[in-house]
Amino acid sequence: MSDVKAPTRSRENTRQRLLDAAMAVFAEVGLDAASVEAICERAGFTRGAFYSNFASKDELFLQLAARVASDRVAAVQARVGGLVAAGPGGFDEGEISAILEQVLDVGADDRMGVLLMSEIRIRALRDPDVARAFLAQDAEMQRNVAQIITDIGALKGIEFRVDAAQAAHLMLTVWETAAVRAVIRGVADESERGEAALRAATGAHLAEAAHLILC
Amino acid sequence: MSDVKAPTRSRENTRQRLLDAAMAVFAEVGLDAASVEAICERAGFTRGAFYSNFASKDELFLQLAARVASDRVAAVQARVGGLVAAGPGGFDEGEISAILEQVLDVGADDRMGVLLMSEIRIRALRDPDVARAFLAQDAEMQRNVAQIITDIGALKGIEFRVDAAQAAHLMLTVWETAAVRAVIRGVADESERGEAALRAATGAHLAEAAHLILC
DNA sequence: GCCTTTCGATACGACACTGTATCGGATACA
DNA sequence: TGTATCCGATACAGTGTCGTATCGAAAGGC
Repeated sequence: MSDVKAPTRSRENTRQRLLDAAMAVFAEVGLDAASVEAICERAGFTRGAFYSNFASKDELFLQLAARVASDRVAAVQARVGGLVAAGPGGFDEGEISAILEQVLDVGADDRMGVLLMSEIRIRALRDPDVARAFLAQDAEMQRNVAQIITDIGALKGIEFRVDAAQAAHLMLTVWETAAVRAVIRGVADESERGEAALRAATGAHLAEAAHLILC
Repeated sequence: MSDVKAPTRSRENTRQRLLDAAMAVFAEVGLDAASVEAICERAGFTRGAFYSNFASKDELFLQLAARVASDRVAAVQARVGGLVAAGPGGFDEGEISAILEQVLDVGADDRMGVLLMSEIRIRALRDPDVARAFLAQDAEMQRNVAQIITDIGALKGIEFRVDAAQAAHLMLTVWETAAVRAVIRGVADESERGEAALRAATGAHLAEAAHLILC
């Protein structure tokens, strides 16, 4: 089982590989159903490595949730930067929905992201630590999206129907639910429709909602 | 542990008690973490009774999910009937949000309902059977809410911004997410705020969204 | 190049849960 | 009241997982 790759011999490397494996396994079978053994097997280690790096599955999950959250926020922020850099002349009329859609589809394009966020959210319904982390990440996301909306409004001189914060809140709400529904629909007709269709459905729905909320 | 009550000696009674117990335990610790033993203990039975009535925990969950779904739909339909019965003169100006809020807060007032629906939904992300059941229930709910919106519009002669179906979809989306967030917030500041505050927060948010979407 | 330290593998004991097979008592019916 | 049936309790074997304790080997310091 020891892979051909054992070049970098750092502890951090092991940790990250375990986190990656855990992410995959959690998405596949859920947090509770994921045994420590399954995680280690996927990472190419044995349980010895696990307990050498983490005290428990819960601790690993907490760290993983933090990583996922910060990754998502970072991704959105990166896109914000890209938009700002585009400058005042970068937009065409009616592209608002499209831009927001593009910004928000961080995580919508991968089934795993949806599964993982769902796992984090359901954990947040019972664990105070996870709950706080979840809310913090959510607030950060809202702030970023609100910033985008504000920027676009300023650039184009548009006056939206609601303040940016509330609009961002609604957008994120709609987006999140749409992504989940898309995955569920894919599971229902187990034809395993490709990611493309999933993205398209989510995107279309979001565009509609954005238009409705903002314009 | 055998309760004082063993008057009705029907098999169906046992089944229902097991389903009720399962509902509570699922809400508390989640589906995977809920052992058959824990469910039986709460119901006041031993595992013998369980396996005499259900083939497995999964089968029980499927039946429970069906029961919960039909209960929710029935509750909403009952409220629809009440509204229709109220007649054309039953509404005051600006009460649309309040009415929708009232209709939708089926399940929002209890933490257990939110936890249970989350459990069903996360299961729907992996199990085709649950996925189909989930989508069916969701479609039915949408249909009912759309009907309410249509009726109200007709009664008051209001022309909404969007068609009733889409509005219902958005309303349900916002409501669902708001309910989940409210519970998470309650978990985050573990002061265990009462249900009242939770309902209030959810209701206020929903009212805002309803106004935004419809008017 | 030796020695210390670190890190992951292996081995072990314990435990929780599952599903089945059997048993005893209560219920229904005549 | 006697008998057949049903249903839930009890007993049991099997399995998977956990956390720890120990060991061997590779990495890093001097």
